[in-house]
Amino acid sequence: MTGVTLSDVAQRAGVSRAAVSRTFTAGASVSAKMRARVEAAARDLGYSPNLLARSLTTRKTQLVGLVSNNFHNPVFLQIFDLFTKGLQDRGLRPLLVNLSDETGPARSVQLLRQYAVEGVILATSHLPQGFASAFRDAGVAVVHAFGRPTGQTDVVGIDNVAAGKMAAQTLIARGYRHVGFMGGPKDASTTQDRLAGFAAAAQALGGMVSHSFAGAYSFEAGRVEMTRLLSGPRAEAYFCADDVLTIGALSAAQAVGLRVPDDLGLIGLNDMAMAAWANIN
Amino acid sequence: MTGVTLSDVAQRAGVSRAAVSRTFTAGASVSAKMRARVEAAARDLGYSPNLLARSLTTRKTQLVGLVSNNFHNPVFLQIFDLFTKGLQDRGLRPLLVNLSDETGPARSVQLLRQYAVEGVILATSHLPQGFASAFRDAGVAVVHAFGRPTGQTDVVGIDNVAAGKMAAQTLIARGYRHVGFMGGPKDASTTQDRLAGFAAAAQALGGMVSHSFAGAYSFEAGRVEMTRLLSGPRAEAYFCADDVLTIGALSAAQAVGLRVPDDLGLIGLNDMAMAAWANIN
DNA sequence: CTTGCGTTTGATATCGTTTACCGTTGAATG
DNA sequence: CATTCAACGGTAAACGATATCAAACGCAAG
Repeated sequence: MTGVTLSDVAQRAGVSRAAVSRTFTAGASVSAKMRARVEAAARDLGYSPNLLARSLTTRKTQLVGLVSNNFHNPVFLQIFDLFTKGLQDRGLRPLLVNLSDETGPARSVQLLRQYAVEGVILATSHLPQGFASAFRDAGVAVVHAFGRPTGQTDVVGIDNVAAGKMAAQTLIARGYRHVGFMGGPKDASTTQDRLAGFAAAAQALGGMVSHSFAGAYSFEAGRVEMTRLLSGPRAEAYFCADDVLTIGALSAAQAVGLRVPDDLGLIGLNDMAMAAWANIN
Repeated sequence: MTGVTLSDVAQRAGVSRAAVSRTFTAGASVSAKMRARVEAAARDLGYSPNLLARSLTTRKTQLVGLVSNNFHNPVFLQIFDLFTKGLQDRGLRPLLVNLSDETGPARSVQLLRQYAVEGVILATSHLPQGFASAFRDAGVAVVHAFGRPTGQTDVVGIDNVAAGKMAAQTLIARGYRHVGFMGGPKDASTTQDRLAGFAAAAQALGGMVSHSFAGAYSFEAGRVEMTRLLSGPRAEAYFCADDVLTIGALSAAQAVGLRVPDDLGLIGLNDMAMAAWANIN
């Protein structure tokens, strides 16, 4: 145990506990002499304030829940990197929750509330029903990464409809006419919106559109779904709604001897680091 | 704010606060009648105990620091997945720390101590000087993932020397005679041990050994280093000390028109999910 | 040498829980 | 029917900190 408390420092410095507390809270009124004295004692004892005890009276824990259910898509490592850095820069601490394992979302909600998190970042492709509202009801700020703006919950992400549009325009401009959409999970808003934008733009430009869905945002799901697609009548090019799906699709194409982009067009989304690796064919 | 406390429940149920506390602590003595009454009140109010307040008296926070400095190697996503699941299964909560950003390790140590974590998992290739001991001194359990067993710190990982040996044996058995080792950061114990095992085994089997180091465990570092190696006199096969390095090396080989394994042998380490993706050449 | 006023300081209540410790209760025993 | 004893429930003191408030302290002005 670290064991050294405010009282220990106060005793050692021969001052009141309040004085010690003040030297460690920014913007409190302490004389220079007092501060020096307390800091010396604190240094001797190796004291640093217990943030959890502090949170009891300040009602600020600096804790933020970082919730995800996708530990198989490498892009999430980049996402964790960025979120954790951003939080740390602001003096916040991410409490990581792996949703894929929890018995149910309800349990996660309860746990995060028990730790009095000040906010929650939901980095999930598909938002469990009632998850966001459960936090809102508890007065906890919620940000849904990659969600669809609803006016209910704050969202950080891209314009998925516009992204779909751009994909369609790009493929049509390259000369493909029959274009397909291969989405992630069907009920994810990202999937739906990207499809909507894609289909609208492709049709407007005179293309033929078909679509299907992979079961998850993962390599394997993309490979399996593209294998299925290639076994029947197929489109000339596909927009895969995520890079890791695209790499899976690429693998399926390679397996049946199709060259990309000559025999089959493929376009992904996310620009994850791996997308720049030149030896993925 | 959630706002509903033990006292609220006690008042509503018309019992003492102690009684409420007891119904929520496993293995405490409460009558069935009392329990029912309290639970009803708690349900009505939507109460669940504040774990941070509890930790004050129990001295158990259930918090564990999960510290990493490598958010660029996809294998770490698998590692996070496994660690978070394992912790959650045991009722522990991971507090994620991105070391790559912190001003210094000292600051991270202080922060984790301030949150009274019960243990720390260091998932770092190279352990910052004094990091582990700082925790030990504070009485915090430390596990160094991928570290070298020293008797000072608990380690979870593989036998790196044996792994190097296996790589050498495999390459020699495939007919390569001049074999090279391409490690990660030179001062990482993983790098050193894998090299030691590799060199010893290769020499024992009559092979010629050369070695060099990539600056980091990342695709780009692997690509750059292998590009350099291939520009001079080269070995017939290389043991790259990590899969993501290997993929980088593969990219370098492809870039100069070498076919693997015919023109150049390559063997990796970690068996990360991506290593099974068939379309990385 | 007062008076007045702004700055520091310390006592004390409080945050939401747990945990001795002790008094009640009620069933079982003789 | 009195006695014993285990099980239960309440009181009050922690846990480690902050916040309010009033007393003490300087110091300049009168």
